[in-house]
This record gives sequence, C-alpha cells and structure tokens, in this order.
Amino acid sequence: MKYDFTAIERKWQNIWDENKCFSALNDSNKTKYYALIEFPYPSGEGLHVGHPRPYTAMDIIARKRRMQGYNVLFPIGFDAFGLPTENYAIKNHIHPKIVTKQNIKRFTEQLKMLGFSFDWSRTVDTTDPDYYKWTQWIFLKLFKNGLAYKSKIPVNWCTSCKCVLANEEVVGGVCERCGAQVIRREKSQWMLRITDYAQRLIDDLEGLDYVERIKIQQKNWIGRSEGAEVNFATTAGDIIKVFTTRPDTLFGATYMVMSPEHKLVEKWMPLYKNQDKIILYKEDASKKSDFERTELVKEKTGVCLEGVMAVNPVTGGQIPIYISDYVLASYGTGCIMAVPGHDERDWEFARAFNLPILEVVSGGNVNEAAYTDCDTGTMVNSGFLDGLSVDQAKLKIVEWLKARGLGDPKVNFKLRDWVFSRQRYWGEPIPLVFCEKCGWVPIPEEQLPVLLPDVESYETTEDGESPLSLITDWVSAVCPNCGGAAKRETDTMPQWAGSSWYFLRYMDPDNTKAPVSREAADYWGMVDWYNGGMEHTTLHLLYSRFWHKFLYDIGVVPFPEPYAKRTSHGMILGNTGEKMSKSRGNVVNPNDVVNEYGADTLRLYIMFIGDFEKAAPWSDTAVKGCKRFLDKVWNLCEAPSHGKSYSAEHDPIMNRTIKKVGDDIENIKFNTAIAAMMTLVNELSETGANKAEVKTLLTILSPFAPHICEELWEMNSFQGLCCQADWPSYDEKRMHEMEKQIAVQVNGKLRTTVTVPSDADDDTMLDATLRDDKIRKVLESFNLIKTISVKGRLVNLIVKPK
RNA sequence: GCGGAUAUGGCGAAAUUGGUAUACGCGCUGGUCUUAGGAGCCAGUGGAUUAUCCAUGUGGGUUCGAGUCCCGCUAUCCGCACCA
Repeated sequence: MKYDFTAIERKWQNIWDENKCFSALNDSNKTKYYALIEFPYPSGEGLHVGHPRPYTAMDIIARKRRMQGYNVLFPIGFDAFGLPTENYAIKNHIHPKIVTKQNIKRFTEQLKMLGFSFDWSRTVDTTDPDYYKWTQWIFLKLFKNGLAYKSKIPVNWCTSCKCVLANEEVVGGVCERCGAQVIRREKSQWMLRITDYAQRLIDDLEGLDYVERIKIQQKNWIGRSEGAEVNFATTAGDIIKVFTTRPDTLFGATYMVMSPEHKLVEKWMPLYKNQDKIILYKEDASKKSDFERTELVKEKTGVCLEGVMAVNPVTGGQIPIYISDYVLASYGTGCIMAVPGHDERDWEFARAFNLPILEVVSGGNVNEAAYTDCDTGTMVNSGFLDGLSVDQAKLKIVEWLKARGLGDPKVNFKLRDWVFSRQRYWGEPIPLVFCEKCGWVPIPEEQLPVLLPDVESYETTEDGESPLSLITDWVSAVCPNCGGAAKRETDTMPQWAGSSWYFLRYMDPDNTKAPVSREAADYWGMVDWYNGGMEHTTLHLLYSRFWHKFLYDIGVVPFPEPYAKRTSHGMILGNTGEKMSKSRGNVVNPNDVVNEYGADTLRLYIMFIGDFEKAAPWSDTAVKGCKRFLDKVWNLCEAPSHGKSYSAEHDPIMNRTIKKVGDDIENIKFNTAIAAMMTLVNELSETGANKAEVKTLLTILSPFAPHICEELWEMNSFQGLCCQADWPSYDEKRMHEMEKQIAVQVNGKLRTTVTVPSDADDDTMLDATLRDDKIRKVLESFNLIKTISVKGRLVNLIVKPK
C-alpha cells in the first residue's frame, strides 16, 4: 500500500474529533496537566510556517502527557483585538468584527489541518463580549483598588494624521502611513500601577521553573537599583530631587542635568538669560523618542539654564544646571547629579561642555576616563568620607543626609507604570463614566459588558480622540453614583489586556458568574508549562504575572503565580536567514507544505530544523528528508514479523531510543529526539522489525507525526488508538552493547582505538591498549610515564622520548 | 545606549556537559534499476602536498586532554514599554 498522507490525515482528525480524544475533563481522578501556547493573533495573512513551531512542540508535550496518564488541558484561542485589523478596517471600510470572524475561521481551518490535539470546545476569543465582559470586570477591580489612575504622559503624535501613533508606526521619526513629522505630545492616559508589584514580580521568580535567561531579562526589565534620593537647593528657591545609585560620589557632583521636560525647567522660564536657546532645545528634544536619545554614541548636547544655580548639599558650593536629552523624564526623578569623574555619560558631557572633572574615588585617572569601579577604590577629596571604601561611604553619606533632612535611602525601578488607554476603536471599552460631581465612576458590574458600539468610521478624531467619542448618544450617560449627567470614557484598552488572563478562562470558558470559578481554578492550578516567543518575555509575561498577582490578592485565584514553567522558541526565518515578512516576499505558507508532503512531514521538519530555542532558516529541500523518513517508517511498519518482545539484536537500541526520545522531549531537544528515531529506523530497516519493535516505534513517534502512526497502528491491529497508548518504559540495564570502542591517546593526541568489553575496568583497558601494534611501536622509542583512563571512553598514555 | 543571546563542513546542525569533533538530515559525487528520472536502492563525502599534519569566529591562558573552562578582541541576531 502507498502512504497516502492526505487521506490518512483527514481520516484520523475526524476520528479523534468524534471520540473527543483531546477533551480536558473538569472532573477527573487523573492528575491534571496544563500545557499552554501563546494564542495567536488572527492576522489577515493567515497562519505562516513560524506558528506551528511552538504549537507542535507543546502538542508533543500534551500528547506525551496523555500517554503518561494525565488529564491534559491543551487549549487554543484568539487574541483578536488590535491594530492590523483596525487598519484593515479603516482602509477597506469593513467592520473589524467581520474581518476578525473571517480570520479566525481561516486560522481554525489551518490549525485543524495540522492535527494539533487542542481541546476545541474551550476556544476563547478576546473580542467576544462574553469574554471581554470579564476583561472589563478585572479592570474595574483594579480601578476600585486604586491601581488605575489618569496621568499626563508623552505620546507619539502625527502632525498630519492628527492621531496618536504606536511606536511601531513611527519609522525614523516620521509617520509610517503619511511620512509627516512625529512629535511627542502630552496626553492624559489611563495607567496601571504595575510598579506597586515590582518587588514581588522580582521576588516570586525565585521558585519558578523559567529558562534562566527569561528570569534575567525580567529582572533587568524591572531594573531594581538601590541608592538614595538627594535634595539639592537652588537659587530659585525650589528643591530638586535626584535619584542616584552613587551617593558616595556626592562631593564630586560638579553640575546637574535635568530632562528637558522637567516641570521646574518650565517653571523657571522667566529667570533664564538664555530663554531662546532653552525653548529651542526643548522643541528639538520633543521630536526624539527615548530610544533615539540614548541610542547613539553621539556628541552630548544640552543647554545651561543660565540664571539658576543649584547647591551641592555637602560642599555648599553653587553648581550649574543643564538640560540634556540623555536624561529621561521617565526614569528616577527626571534629574541627575552629574559626577563626571565616575560616570561615563557625565564624563563625556563634561568634556563637551568644559566642566570640571573631580576625582573623589581613587584608583583611576579621571582625566583619561570616568572611573566607575566600586570594589577597589578609596574615597578622596570627600571631606568626612576620605579613606573609606565605596560601600562604607554609601552608608555613611546616606546616614549623614538623612540626619539633616537632605536625603533618604531609596529603591528605584526602571519599570514604569503601564499605559493602559488607546485612542482606538478595536479594543475593549474602558467601563467608566466621568461625572462633573463625582469624578470617575465605574459602571456597575451587573451592567457589564459595556459593548463596543458600531461607528461610521474607525479613524481617530481631529484632536486625537477615540472614534467612540463621536457617538454622542453613546458617550452621554447617567452617573451611576448621583444619577446626574455623565460622559463615558471613550478610550479603549490595549491588546495586552485580553491576553493578560486568557489562560484562566480556558479552565472555565462558559462561566457567566465569574472570569473563572474557584473550583476550576483550584483543580487546574498553575499552568504547568507555558511556551512562547522570547519577544514576549518582558511585556506580555510581566503584564499577565501582574494581573494574576492582583487576582490572587483579591481572592479570584488560589495561587500567586500563573506559570510554573516557561520556555521559549526561536523564530523561523526565510531561506536566506532573514525574518519572514510579507514585504520580503519570503513567507512560506504551511498549506503548500501540507499539500505536497502532509502535515506529519511539516510537523516533523519544523521540529527537526534545529535547536528549538534558536532561530532557524526554513529550507524547502530539507523538508524532503523528513518525508523520506516517514516513507521509510511506512515501509518498515507495514508488515512486521511476529514477535512479542524486542529481538536480541535490537534490544539495546530500542531501550536507548525510548530513553533518548523521552528525555529529549522533556528538555525541548526535539531535533535530537528525531535524529535518534531516524537512527533507529535505519538500523531496523537493515534487518526488518518485529511487531513489538514496530509498536514501540509508533508510540514514541506519534506525538511528532500522529496521523501516520495512527494509520500504521490500525494496520497492525494494535489495540485501541495509538494516541491513547501507554508511553513505553525502558530498561537501563539493557541499553548498552556488549563491546565498546575506546580512544587511545598518546600525550593527548588520538593515535588509535581498541575494542573492549563495555564494563571493562582501567586495567583491562590498559591491557588492551598495550597489546595494540601501533602503541607497541610507539613504546619502542618512548618511555611510559603515566596513564590516564576514563571508563568506557579512553586511555591516554603520557610518554617521553628514551 | 541599555538588556538578552549567538559564532562548528557547501547548508541546517550534533557532541554523553572537560574525554574518539562533525551524529542525524540536506546538498553534492559515483554506481545501480528504468522507456524516462527532479522516484527508489548501494557506495562516498571537513581540508591538505595523506605512513602524517591542519581544522569548532579571533588572540592568549589553564589542563594529560578544550567546541566545552578563564581573560582579551571581532562579527551577527533579538527586545527596548502604543506591533503582536
């Protein structure tokens, strides 16, 4: 018979579906296992060949867990709010709802075609009012707990489109759509106080099984640093607060730098002798993003605030104040004390502006470069700190400042609060109204969801407000508090909102009383294994951990962290190693691969392509190798000889392969698991396999290539379905061959190999080595000084000439 | 700039974690079968001046032994808060 993958794949997908093979049960006496992928954004382009990489990986885990006897939850859904759909709607005048529906339909077909063992009965869609009702509910809880607030913050503003732009829509300082100048403009936005959770978000990483680099990136993103807040008096009368991690260098502070947006810079405007220059500089800075400001190793720019001086609190000396764009308003207090002797950026700035550079920590040469070492230097030129180490000086100076009310120890985080509002249509409406009398008032929970109303046009208004603001009927509301006239909030939520809690909804997708019932949350507990892209490490992962901790605090969920284990996959690149993108025209559509080779081949290849954690370029020709492998499997397993156990000849490799494949799956080394199965099939093909061998092969291969295994399983009349078989066990004692080839080195260089029994001890190995002709020849002219033996590996002879 | 990573044949990669570098696959070469081959099967395949020597981006170091550990370079990729 021929391997007709098209017919086979459709056949088994239907059978699995009819038998509800992959439905997770909420009442089961089996141990639960929750495997999670990042749900896709249903884009108009459809699935591309990068999607199946993480999905296949977690499908392999889910299928293996079922075979190991777990009650597995492996769900799927759609993160469907967002910019691309909205932009498509604007361009083509189609309701995003319709576009989303079409895209989800297409994605569903494509995902089903690949044979993933998702529980389709629990599918969620973030744009479904039954879902976003609970997203709004969570927002209201945050609001009521003081974690949502309004604040003026700078946004990207397109001067021509008159709308707020996402950073991604700003390319090289101009608007991606129209090419007009983009400036930074202040706008009042809803913010979430994620910074209140900063410390817990760091601390609780401790007990989690995340890949180490993910933990490191999260910690660095949150960016905790210890230091002090120091008050500097000014000749204008105001106090400037600065945050510094190096209070020990306070004697070396020879000037100050404020961000151009600092409130005091504006307040002091009448005092300046060089107003024009300052206004010009502020304007220039507003055209640059934070990224551009700190990006280049460029000449430092800035302007002195002539007319105002600051006072160094320890020396009492007056020092000048500058504004410069290398100081960001969003970090610390938006103002720094500059210590050019011991900070690189300050040093460069001081050089550019001819400012004095003072040495206050000895050990370097501050005329050559900033000396930033904290471990070895001693304090100098620092009055009462002289002679102390940096660490001692830090403690003493903070104590000194505190006693005089001039400063305090302070922990600072790089993490900023989460900008939560968007002036966009395609997002969850923020369920608040503004009442002149009562302020911001939440919509009563029983009135949720606040439905997204239909609009004529999806573009933002002239002054950058959400299109919802144009629907006057909808905007005008009654204040739930006082019954007076009120106005609805017209901003919507960012796409991150829906994806911050979706994994909870899968546990209990049809609940109309709560986002998730306590019973379901108790049973399913933490997500056991969450795999996703490295690009989500800082934002999505952090946002969802934050929301989850909040839900834990208010008693919705019984555990403080959402994900027990987190791994990440690398990207699939185009043929030439570049990112796959529509504009490059190198996107590979999985449908084409499935039509030509079948879903099993695609799944196998995408897992074989390379290290799962690293990026890998797609190759059209290399796919064939996996198809050839499946052809070989088909030929081997079609008609095996009878045999209830492995043949003596194949016993070691059978046991070894079971162990290797099982271990490799757990360690996300799918590529070497497949290589091991290829080696096995090559060996079995030489002599033919028996029924027992075929059964094991099909079982361990089935998580990777489930359809062909299921068909061959049936052809061999094995019991039940392959996907419901037990994961095979192996015998450690039966994994090894009787004999082993070991390396023989002379002075560390390989000279020959000898064959010894696998369990040979040092003496036996040495004996065999010394009996070797080549080695005997060597020893005729050299004296043996020392031997090093490594069991089962090598013998190294250290020799000297006679 | 800040943060995270990577570098091994013509290509994707592997290496029991300090012990025979290049497993597995692609490609290529030769053979075979065939009316035909862009199918299948068999053999070969790191390089060279081949009894040996040289090879894991690059320069040092530690070690009996280094792709793996340490120090210094170089190059590349990802993220940077309103893309998802």
